[in-house]
Amino acid sequence: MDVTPILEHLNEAQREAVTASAAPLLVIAGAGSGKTRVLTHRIAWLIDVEGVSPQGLLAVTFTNKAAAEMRGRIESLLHMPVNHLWIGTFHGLAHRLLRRHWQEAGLPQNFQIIDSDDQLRIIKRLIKNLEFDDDRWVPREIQYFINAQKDEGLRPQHLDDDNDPNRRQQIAFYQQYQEICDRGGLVDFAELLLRAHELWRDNPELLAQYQRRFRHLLVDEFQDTNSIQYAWLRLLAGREGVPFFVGDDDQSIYRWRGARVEHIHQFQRDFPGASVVKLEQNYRSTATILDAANAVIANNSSRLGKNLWTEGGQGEPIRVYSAYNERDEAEFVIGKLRTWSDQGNARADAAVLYRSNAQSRVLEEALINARLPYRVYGGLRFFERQEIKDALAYLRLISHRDDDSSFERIVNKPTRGIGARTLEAMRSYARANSCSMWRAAGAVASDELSGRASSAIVAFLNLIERMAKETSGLDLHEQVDHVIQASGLIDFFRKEKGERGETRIENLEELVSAARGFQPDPAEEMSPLDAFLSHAALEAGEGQADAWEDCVQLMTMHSAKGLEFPLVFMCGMEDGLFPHQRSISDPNGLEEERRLCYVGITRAKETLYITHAEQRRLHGMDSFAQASRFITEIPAELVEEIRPRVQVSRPVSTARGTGRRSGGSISPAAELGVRLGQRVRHVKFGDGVILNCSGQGAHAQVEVNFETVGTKILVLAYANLDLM
DNA sequence: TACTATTTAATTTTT
DNA sequence: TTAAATAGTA
Repeated sequence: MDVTPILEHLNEAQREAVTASAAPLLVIAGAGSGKTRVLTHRIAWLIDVEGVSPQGLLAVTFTNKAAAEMRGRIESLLHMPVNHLWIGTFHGLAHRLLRRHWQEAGLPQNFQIIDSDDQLRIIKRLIKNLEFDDDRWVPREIQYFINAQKDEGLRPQHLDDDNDPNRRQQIAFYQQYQEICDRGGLVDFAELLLRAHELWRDNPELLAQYQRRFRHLLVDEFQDTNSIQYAWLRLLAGREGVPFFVGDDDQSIYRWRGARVEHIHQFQRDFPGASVVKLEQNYRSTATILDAANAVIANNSSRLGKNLWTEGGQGEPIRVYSAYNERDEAEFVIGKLRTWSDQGNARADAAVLYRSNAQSRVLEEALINARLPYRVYGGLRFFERQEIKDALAYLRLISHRDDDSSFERIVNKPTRGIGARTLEAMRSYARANSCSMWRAAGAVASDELSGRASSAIVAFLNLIERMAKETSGLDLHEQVDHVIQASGLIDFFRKEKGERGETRIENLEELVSAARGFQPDPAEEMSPLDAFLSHAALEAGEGQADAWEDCVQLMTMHSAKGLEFPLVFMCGMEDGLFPHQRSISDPNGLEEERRLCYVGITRAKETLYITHAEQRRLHGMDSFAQASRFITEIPAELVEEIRPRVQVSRPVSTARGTGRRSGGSISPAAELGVRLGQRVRHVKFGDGVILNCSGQGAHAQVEVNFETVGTKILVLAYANLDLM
C-alpha cells in the first residue's frame, strides 16, 4: 500500500502521531499546529494502512460543526463516503446510545431532549410551586448547581448537605427537578452524558460489546472534556482501547462550564504506557505573533509547557493603540478596516475580537456609520427562537402528552382563556397526584372548575388530540405546517405589530422548510417527528444566516477559538475588562483569562492590533482603566505603539484628582483654546459646531456636531480643525 | 389579560 | 446604558 498521500505534507511530529502504534497517545497540539490534520490523517491511516474497519473507530468532538468538518475532511482524504464511522459530539453520541438502549437506560422510548432554556423554565416553575416567600433562590444558580453536579457524575443521593441548609435546599431542588424530568420523559444536556455513562457502567455486557467494537477512540479538544465525559471515555477504553486524544492545555477556556484541563495532566496516569507527542510548529502566524503568544502564556504556572515556532518570517510588529475612549477605539479600528478593505482585501479576512458581547455595540455603530458590512457571531440560534420553540412545543406535545415543559409553554399561547388561576388548579392537582399536567388538565376540567375555564381546557385538549389525529401519516413538513396553522400560532404572530411579527412568521415558514429538508438517520428507529425534535434540540442551528456576504467578523475571543484571520483586532484590552473583573482576583481565573488572551493572539496570521481605551463608558458610567497587564507581558521589541502615549498628567493636587478627570478652575474649553459653540471646519466632515470639550494635552478631545455627518468626537491634536 | 412603570444587575457558550 | 424581570394599573 502506498502510504505517501497520507503522510506527505506532515512534519515529523505530526507523522509520529499519525503513524503511532496501537497504544494510548496524547497529542498536545499548539494553536495552528495542524491539529485537525493530524486527527483526520490518523483516521485515514488506521483505515487505509492498518486496515481498521471504520466501524471500529469512534471520533468525538464538542460541536456539530467540528464533527461535520471532520467527516468531510476524512471523506475527501479517503475519496469515499465513510458510513458506519461514528463521528459526533459527546451529546450526539450519547443520544444515539440512549435511543438504542432506552430500556436499559430506564427511559421511555420517546424521551425528549430539553435545552437550557427549557431547563430554566422548569426550575423557575419548581421554585414558584414550592412557594418560598423570599427570593433567596435564584433560578440560574439552581440550574448551575444541578448541571455542575451532573457534569461531575453526581446524583442527588450522592450529595451530602454538610449540614448547610442552603446546600440542603439546593439538593432538594435537584431531586425534585429530576423527578419532574423523569415523569415527563425529559432529558437535559448533562443528563444525556450522565445516563450514557450509567448505561455502560451498570450494563457490563453492553459495555463489553461497545468496547469490542470501538478499539480506537479519537477525541478532539480534549482539554475541554468535563468529568463525566472523561469517565465515559475511560469506561469505553477499558484495558484494551486505544485512546488518541488531541488537545492543548494552553487553550483551555471553559472551566466555568465544567471543562477540566486536569484530564490532560492525568492522562498518563490513567493510561499506563501512554506516550505524548507535542506539536509545536505553527503554520498560521508570523514569528512575531507567536513570540508574543509564547511570552504571554509563559506567565502561567501549571502548564505542560510548549513553545510555538515557525519557519516563516518575523512579519509586522504588533500594533498597540491607546485610545482615548471606546468611541475613539472604534474609530481607529474602523479606519484600519477601511484601509484594509480599500486595498482590495476580503473583509471576511478581518476579525474584531472582544472579551464581552456588550463591547460590540460601539463597534457596530461605527461600522454602520462607515457603511462597512459586518457580521456578529453568536446571538439567538434558529431553533432557540421563541416562535420556533412554541411550534416545537406543540409538536412535542403531540408526540408525548406528558411533556409538562411543552404543555406549560403553549397551553395559553395563543391566549385561549386559560389563566393563572386555572393553571394553578392544574398544577396543584398534578403535584398532589404526581401526574402530568396533561392528565391533571383532564381531571380538573371535569370536576373542579367553572364552566368557562373548564371548557377552555377541554377545547385545548381536543385541539391537541385533533392535531395528532390529523397529522398522523402526513409527511414531516406537512405535519409541521399543519400544526403551526391549526394551533393558531401563525395567526397569533400575525397580530403582533411591527416587523417582529413578520420575522416570526418567516421563521415559522422556515421551520417548515427545515422539516422538508430534514433527513433522519435511517439507522435510528424513531419516528421522523421525534428524530426532527431531537435534531432541533441537539443542533440549534446557525446564529446568523447570511454568512456569505463579504463581512468583517465580530466576535468574542471565546467564539474565535479554532478560527484564524489574516487581520485581527483585540479590543478593550484593559484591566477589569480583560482580564475581567470577576476573574482578576482569583489566580486560577486569571490564568484562564490569560489562556483566552493566548487564544486571541494566536488567531492572527499576519497583522495584530491591540487596542485599549483609557476611558470607557460601562454600565452607563465613565470609568478609567489601565492597559491590560497582558499587553505588558508582550516583549516590548515586538510591539509598536501606534500613537506614542503621551504622559497623562492627572493633577493629584485636588482632592478629587484620583478617579475623575480634572475639572479645575479654568474651563477645559478655554484651556484648549476653543470655546463651546464655536464654528469649525474639518477636512472630511465639513462645517460644524463645538458641543463639548474634555481632556487635556494630547488627549484633549472635542465633540462636534457636523452639519452633514452628525455628532463626532475628535481628538483635537489630530482633527486639524479650522476655527471660523 | 395586556400594557406600563419600576427595579435590578451587568463574563465567556455548546450541547 | 440597557435589557430583562417584576410589580402595578387599566
